[in-house]
Amino acid sequence: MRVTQMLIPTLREAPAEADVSVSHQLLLRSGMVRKVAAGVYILLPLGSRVVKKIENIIREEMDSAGGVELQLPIIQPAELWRRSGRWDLYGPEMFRLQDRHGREFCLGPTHEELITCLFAQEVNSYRQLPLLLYQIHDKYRDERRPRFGLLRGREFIMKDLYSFDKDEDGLEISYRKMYDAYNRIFSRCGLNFRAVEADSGAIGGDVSHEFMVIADQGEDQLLYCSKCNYAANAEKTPCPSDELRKAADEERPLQLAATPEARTVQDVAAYLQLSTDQVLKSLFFNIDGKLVVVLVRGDRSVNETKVLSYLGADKLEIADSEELRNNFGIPMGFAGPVGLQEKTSVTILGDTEVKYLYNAVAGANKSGYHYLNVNPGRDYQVDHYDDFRVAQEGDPCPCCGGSLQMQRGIEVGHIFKLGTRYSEAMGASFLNEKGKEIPVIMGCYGIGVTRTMAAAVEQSHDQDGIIWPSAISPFHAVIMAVDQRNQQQAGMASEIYQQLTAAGIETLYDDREERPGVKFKDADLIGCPVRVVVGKKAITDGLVEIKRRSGGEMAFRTKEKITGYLQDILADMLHKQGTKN
RNA sequence: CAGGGUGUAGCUCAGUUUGGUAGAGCGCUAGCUUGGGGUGCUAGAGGUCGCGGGUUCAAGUCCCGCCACUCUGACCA
Repeated sequence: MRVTQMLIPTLREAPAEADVSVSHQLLLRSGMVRKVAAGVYILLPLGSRVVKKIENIIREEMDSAGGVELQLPIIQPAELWRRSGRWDLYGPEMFRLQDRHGREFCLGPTHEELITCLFAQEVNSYRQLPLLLYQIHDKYRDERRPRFGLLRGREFIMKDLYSFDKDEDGLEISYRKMYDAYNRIFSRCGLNFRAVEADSGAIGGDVSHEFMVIADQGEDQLLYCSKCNYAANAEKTPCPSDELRKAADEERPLQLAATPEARTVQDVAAYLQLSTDQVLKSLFFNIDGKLVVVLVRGDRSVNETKVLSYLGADKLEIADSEELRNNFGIPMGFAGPVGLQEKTSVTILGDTEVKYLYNAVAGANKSGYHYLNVNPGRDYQVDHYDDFRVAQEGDPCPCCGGSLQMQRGIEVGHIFKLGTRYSEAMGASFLNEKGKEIPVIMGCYGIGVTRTMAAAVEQSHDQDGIIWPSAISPFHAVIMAVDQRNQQQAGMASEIYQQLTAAGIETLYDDREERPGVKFKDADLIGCPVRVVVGKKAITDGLVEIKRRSGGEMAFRTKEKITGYLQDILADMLHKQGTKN
């Protein structure tokens, strides 16, 4: 491709709208994407090429794992979603619309309902199983807060595959196929990533893994063991309780203390000159319409996922100050479990760590006061103790007891075993060998394509711009003449460009009559793995300059040897990147 | 959703305090110049100052309402 024939609007400065994320800024500046609305983007020619590269890698791996591609509609009738119960469950994140007759539809945030419905209509026999159907298509989610550019958009491209099996063993095989395929996909994309155990969330099901691109700015925390292979999303990591068990300290008498204006754990601890792990944190949640109190140690976070799963509930929201005041007459910031049950019948859940938290500080349910020396059993009762906290770095590994390490990551893939949650709701059943009609067993497997593109930039860039892994770079190489008006230079650049292109090396020819500095800057920003420059030396000595974007020495080759040389180094890069994990 | 910030040329922003002819740099167009890391000079084009209402002789500027974008938070009581 010639630059003069393309649309590559690079920017010297990042637009003010570009937020804190590096990938957002670089994708805008390098002319890959443009924003249309919050969380909605145009993929410009370069960005579109990157997306296609990623899609094709995914497509190849899905196909070789037995996947079959199809395309489901974006617009979906409400009726389908009512059948699975998710029309209400999905809430304001779903884009909803009506047609001219007032019939309700949504823009598909995901496609379980539709695919399951298709199965119900078209598949009847175990002889047709297993079946792995997938698509690469747009998804729509009205995020409460779109941010980080393509990392959290409201319209995004996703690959979603659904597996249909006749039994659990079959599901296990399908799941394993996808797990392996995902490892190959992200390796081939040249990404540094890690597969972790994950929570399956609102989508239902039990077993689940997330594929995380390792990046310091990632939204997810993942914990992995330095001794064994254990790795999980922090929210999923179980916290052991046995070794916490310790003898009760001497129980000191309960005491009321004035703590004016001290509303947060940090404030209270600082005011009383204690560490935060001596404070009892009492959080009120509205869970499926009922108020529940969860107690954790002051230095810990409540794990909403674990609470939901313990209660078998669907929706959890932190109670606001009004709810607290109206239901309990408790001022925000001074809530605690002491005397709570005398006033109300609220359920109190306690994290196991709290069970052994003696002589703690807790809110006195009275503005400006906390209790000192609060003890479990004596001063308050807990309905259920269990693991309700978020695991942290340094906690023991649930597998081997080793110490857990923390990394941040960007979730680019997520695979789930769904079981029969959707097939039962949508009536997707088949006749088995014995002629008995049973619901099909499902799994679903997603990859955020546009998010993967942004995650790659997040992971691989420098101060000058993007450094694409070669497998997903918009072009393999960029070529330019230092002086495009010099006929000898331009002629040779053009000749080499054609030669490379003919050899299957995707080459971008910067044939603009710009100053060399401008072309160098743009080449760095766009980040193709190899740069070829035809300058004076090429004319006088016949030597053309080749430089890798990732750094290192310049190389010089005659124009006859360039194609072979580039093929070698590109193959070398692909090999290295493909075996990164 | 709560709280903050910002909306002026394609981009980055000044001008708003104290109302009085619409600005700069970059980019764009033309010419000359220059040609290995965003050349230099000259001349140009380009704006319903986010939208609507109000105050005023006069509003980018003051007042009211709305919208968009954005940041932080939305568990730490």
